[in-house]
Amino acid sequence: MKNKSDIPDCIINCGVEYAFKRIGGKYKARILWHLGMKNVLRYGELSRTLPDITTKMLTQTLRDLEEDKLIVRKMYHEVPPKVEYSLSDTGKELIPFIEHLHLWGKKQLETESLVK
Amino acid sequence: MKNKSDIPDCIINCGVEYAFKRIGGKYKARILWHLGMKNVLRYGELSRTLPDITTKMLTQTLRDLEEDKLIVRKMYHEVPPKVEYSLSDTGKELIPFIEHLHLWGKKQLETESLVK
DNA sequence: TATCTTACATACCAAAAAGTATGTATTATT
DNA sequence: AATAATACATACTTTTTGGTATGTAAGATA
Repeated sequence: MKNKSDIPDCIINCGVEYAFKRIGGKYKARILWHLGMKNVLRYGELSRTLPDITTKMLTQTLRDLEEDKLIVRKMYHEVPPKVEYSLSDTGKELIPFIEHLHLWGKKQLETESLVK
Repeated sequence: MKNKSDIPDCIINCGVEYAFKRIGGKYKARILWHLGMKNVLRYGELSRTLPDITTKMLTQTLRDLEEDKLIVRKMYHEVPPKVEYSLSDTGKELIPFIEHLHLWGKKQLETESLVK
């Protein structure tokens, strides 16, 4: 997107689509949520927190989130490598709403369990 | 999912993932948002509201949302067929949060436009 | 009779997202 | 010398999601 005129009307009129482009996918919102819970997490900690993620996807998703300015990556020049991830200010804006989603999701799970 | 014990710990502890399974994908949240705006929409109206969607995906997405009890489908026994879609009570619970997402997305678009 | 309307079905294809397996760099530790 | 630690890279494969093209039913309309 070079400028606003390149943006189709439905994007201008539908921030939902755009927002989902930024935080959609299997892992992004979960990573943001965990960073919201813990403030700072290292690569290995994230890996252990999301046991179903592969290193390929963890790396790729963190890179996407960093490029989208939702998280900040801080590298310490050490061996072995030490890298910390935390939410950016923009990323923090999403937390109340990911929290809401989390609560809704949990409630739905409980409802499903009761019904079944 | 037969019962709660079948649910992996990370699901219990991460409603975000579950919620995204329910409303993730290219079209679901947008359909919910438009139904939130208009209350009731017919198949053709939804198709025109989301010009980039194919009939295959519109049908499939509406079916998924109905099976997940986020929307309600009302069929009038007429020819040509007339079918109306609206939000269920559960679906309505998501609207404040999709609205929030929409506003955040629009703001991000504006920010991007100004930066560029 | 031919065409239109609406809401789909469906088989096959394409693109995107995610996964697998193997590998690297460099200091620290055993 | 061998192994460990951490955070990745990368080529190829598989899975998932979405798209294309063609088609249907039945009453209404021209």
